[in-house]
Amino acid sequence: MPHDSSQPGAKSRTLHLPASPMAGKLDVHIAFLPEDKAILDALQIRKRVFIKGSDITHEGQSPQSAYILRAGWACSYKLMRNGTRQVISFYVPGDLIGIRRLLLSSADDNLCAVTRVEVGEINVEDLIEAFDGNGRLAMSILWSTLKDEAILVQHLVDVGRRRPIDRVAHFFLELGSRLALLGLGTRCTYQCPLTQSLIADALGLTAVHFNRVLRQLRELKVMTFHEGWVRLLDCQRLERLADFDSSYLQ
Amino acid sequence: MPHDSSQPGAKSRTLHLPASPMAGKLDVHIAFLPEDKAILDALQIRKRVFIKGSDITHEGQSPQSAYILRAGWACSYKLMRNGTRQVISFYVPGDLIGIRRLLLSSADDNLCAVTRVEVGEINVEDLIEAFDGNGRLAMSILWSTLKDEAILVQHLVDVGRRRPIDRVAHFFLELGSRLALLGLGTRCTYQCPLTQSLIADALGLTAVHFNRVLRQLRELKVMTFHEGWVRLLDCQRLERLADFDSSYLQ
DNA sequence: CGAGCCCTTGAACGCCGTCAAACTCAGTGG
DNA sequence: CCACTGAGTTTGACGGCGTTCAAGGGCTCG
Repeated sequence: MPHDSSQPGAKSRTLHLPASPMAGKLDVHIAFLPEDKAILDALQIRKRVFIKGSDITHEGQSPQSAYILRAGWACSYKLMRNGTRQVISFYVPGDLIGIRRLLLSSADDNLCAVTRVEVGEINVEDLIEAFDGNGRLAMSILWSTLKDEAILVQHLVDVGRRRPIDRVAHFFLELGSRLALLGLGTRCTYQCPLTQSLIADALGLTAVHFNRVLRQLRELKVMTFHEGWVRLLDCQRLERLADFDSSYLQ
Repeated sequence: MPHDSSQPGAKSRTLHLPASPMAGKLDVHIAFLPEDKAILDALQIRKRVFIKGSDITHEGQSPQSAYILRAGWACSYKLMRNGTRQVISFYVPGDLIGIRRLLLSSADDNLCAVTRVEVGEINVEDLIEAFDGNGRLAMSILWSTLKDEAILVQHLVDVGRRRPIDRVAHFFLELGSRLALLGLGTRCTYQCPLTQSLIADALGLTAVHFNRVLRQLRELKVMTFHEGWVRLLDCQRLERLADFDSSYLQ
């Protein structure tokens, strides 16, 4: 991304994290004016850290905030009364999380840190205030939300209408593309700290069956997932299986 | 910008449809200033009508527009290569549709008129322009988008982790709540023009099995769906089945 | 009246969930 | 140093549920 360096204090409480991944993502679609970047950084009040496995909630001193994920992986999920779990989304660095909970205040899904996680906290009132003078910022946030929605749509299609093997293929292709866009690995080889049962709960499968599907894919020699490493050996065949087209990821 | 103006209006291109359902929905969350309402109405350039079964696309004179559904039902869906179909969302009057396609320009899902449909067309560039001076409008659109996302999340949970019978129960409860909010029927009795196979394609079931589930529900005397009428006979039991909580619909 | 769509029901197969057991590995504490 | 624990992964056996295939019903519309 062209523009950056440690922008000299736009507002008094700017955190000055070098190269905000979020700003980078927004850049892809809408060319930010320098002052928009400053605003976006200014919104990040303070850094918070969550340990692996902990819930990311809006408790403590900041009942009203969203987060930008700066490092680590997170996910949102819903617990069902019968004890099962549906994972809604996985989040990787640069993702904006918690906006829905925040503005709708009717969230029944939970946020959870999959690994140790660092986030930048954003205060709602600041965000709304910033919206008012800055249609471009509003547009960027809207755009980011719509992109999340596009991923959600693909996720729904996955769970609703793809065979388990195609579903798994699609999942790992999407993840690879997302990570590659961030420079965290390549489309075909990347680290993935998610457990099999977590992914299974995202894909509407049991952990047992997900494991069997992984074995199929391994035996077909198209991909492996072992000890936190994903290796897509035959991307073309995978993409044919999954009917995958990365354009929705930009 | 070719603005159609078969309509006289306060501002040159204001449509002045009495009581825009969309404005009504937005009202629920954010108190509009009078001028915001005017802006929202001004955005609706012209009315378009689509016949039952036709695709709602961005062709012809307006490659760049979203729609507000004013009358009738619509849906978005994705066709799979193997010939199956996943319905993503059903839309009822008041819903804002086509925003994702518009801003992301990478949509691989289609919009379709389930019944005869009347829409108000919104030009993107006008929308973006309106955003700039008006954070409140931007906030409203964002909020509307997030509410759609919340419905999508519930849909995902439905398909991923509920038994077919609970899934169907949840679907009809949600639909009833949405329609009741609009004054189109009550939560427990309403008209529904969707076909069984369309709903089945939304819920990740085959039409055959969906029909069997309907029979189960009928035999349990909790609900019926016949000749376009939905009757929820035992709402409490249905809500227990589906683990339904309408708070995400507002 | 025939064509086509939608709904309904039956029969049979097979996929995928459930249950169960065993293995690895990391962490903990005796 | 080793036993113990618990989480994660892997594999097998089995049964039920939902798909597929098929046929027949009612309905509207040309």
